[in-house]
Amino acid sequence: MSSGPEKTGKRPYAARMPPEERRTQVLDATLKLIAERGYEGVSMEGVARATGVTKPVVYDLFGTLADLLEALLEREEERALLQLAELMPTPRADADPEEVLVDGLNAFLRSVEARPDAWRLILTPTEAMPGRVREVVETQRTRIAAQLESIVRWGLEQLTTEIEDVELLVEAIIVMVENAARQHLEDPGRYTTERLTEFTSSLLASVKR
Amino acid sequence: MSSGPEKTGKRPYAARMPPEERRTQVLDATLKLIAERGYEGVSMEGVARATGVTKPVVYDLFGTLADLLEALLEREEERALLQLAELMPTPRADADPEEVLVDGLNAFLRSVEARPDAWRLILTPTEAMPGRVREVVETQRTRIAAQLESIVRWGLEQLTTEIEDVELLVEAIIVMVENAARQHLEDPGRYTTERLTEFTSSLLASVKR
DNA sequence: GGGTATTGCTACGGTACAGTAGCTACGGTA
DNA sequence: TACCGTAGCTACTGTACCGTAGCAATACCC
Repeated sequence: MSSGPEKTGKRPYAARMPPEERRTQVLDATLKLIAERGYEGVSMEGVARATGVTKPVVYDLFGTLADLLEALLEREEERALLQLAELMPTPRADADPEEVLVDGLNAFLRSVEARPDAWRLILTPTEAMPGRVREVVETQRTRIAAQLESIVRWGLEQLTTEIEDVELLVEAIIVMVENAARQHLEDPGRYTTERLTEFTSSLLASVKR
Repeated sequence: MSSGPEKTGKRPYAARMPPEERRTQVLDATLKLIAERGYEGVSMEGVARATGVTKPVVYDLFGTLADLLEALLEREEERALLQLAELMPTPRADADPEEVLVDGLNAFLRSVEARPDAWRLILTPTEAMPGRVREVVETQRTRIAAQLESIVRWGLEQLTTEIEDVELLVEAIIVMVENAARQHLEDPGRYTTERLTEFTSSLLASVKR
């Protein structure tokens, strides 16, 4: 292990590197920090320590903690969504709504599996996030909800159901999906992708049609 | 601008009162603080300020912040659960499982309505809580889950359904119920008790039997 | 090897909070 | 009115963090 905060000895003069490289290094360290200790444990001081440089370096690269987090979130969100798009199947027009949902969940969970730290960042309850980050995440969530809503509407049309309140249904689905992802993150051995999709599948199967 | 500690002049010597009374006063102030600004905004310093006394007073009454929070949680949990028990109907043996769940949710939401601050305390995502408090809440949650599990098992027996994974079902239900409560706390006008129970009712109605 | 832009650092001053020691003022009692 | 126990206070030490000014080391170039 070549990296890690050295104990009490004097900090060795950190290896020089071009700003862009250091930037990604700092972002990596921050992501790891948050994954390990939550948003609470994050500070410019701590980030600098974890990166193996001193504060002014971090301040020079990202003006404030908010900016740093925003940059991190942007990077991870892009990566995560991009990868999710890769895994997400594009449903044919004549597809079974049930199947679409299950496949979607499956793709999502596999994306979570592939980039757990990134998703931990996003799936952390907003109450625990610093104000600025919360906004970004909530905006994104709203956007996803809107997309999901159209799918659900289309799905409901094909069912004989008494559910009228599509808004609540969409929110309920989101909450359940996010919960599944959190469970998987917390204990992947217990909450396997298979188990979670299997459950969802049987849940949907027991809805009247 | 004008909220918070008075700027000018010395703190007036706070009215004397017996420790027990001061204790409840401190707990009240803490509850209000958390309801308004979340767990993040809580400190011994801040609690003392909000109560209108100085730190040593708080330290003398509750040794540490963790102890204070524990005391508060205990008090509020007891009050809340007690009141919930009052509102919760005791189902007859021949009751409809669907009805039992809907009535239960209804009782729960009315309890939340009656003591919003207390429930906000408990329903705040555990990630945002200080470690000690988290444990207490999670323990309680586990206990509730166990109770719910037996009800759900009984309910499933009366349905023709393919759902096998009772554990996941119970957890999903809890998540949805908690989410309903959070929605109601966040925007009671938009997420009324009626709307939420109505939705649940129709959701349950569209499950095969 | 010497010059120099650039990267990284030391060293502050400032705020907020934890936690404690020891003093002061209140107010019930004689 | 003087006493004195108790409730409350001031003032301090220590820690962790923010943010910045100005200095030092390095790597590259000739």
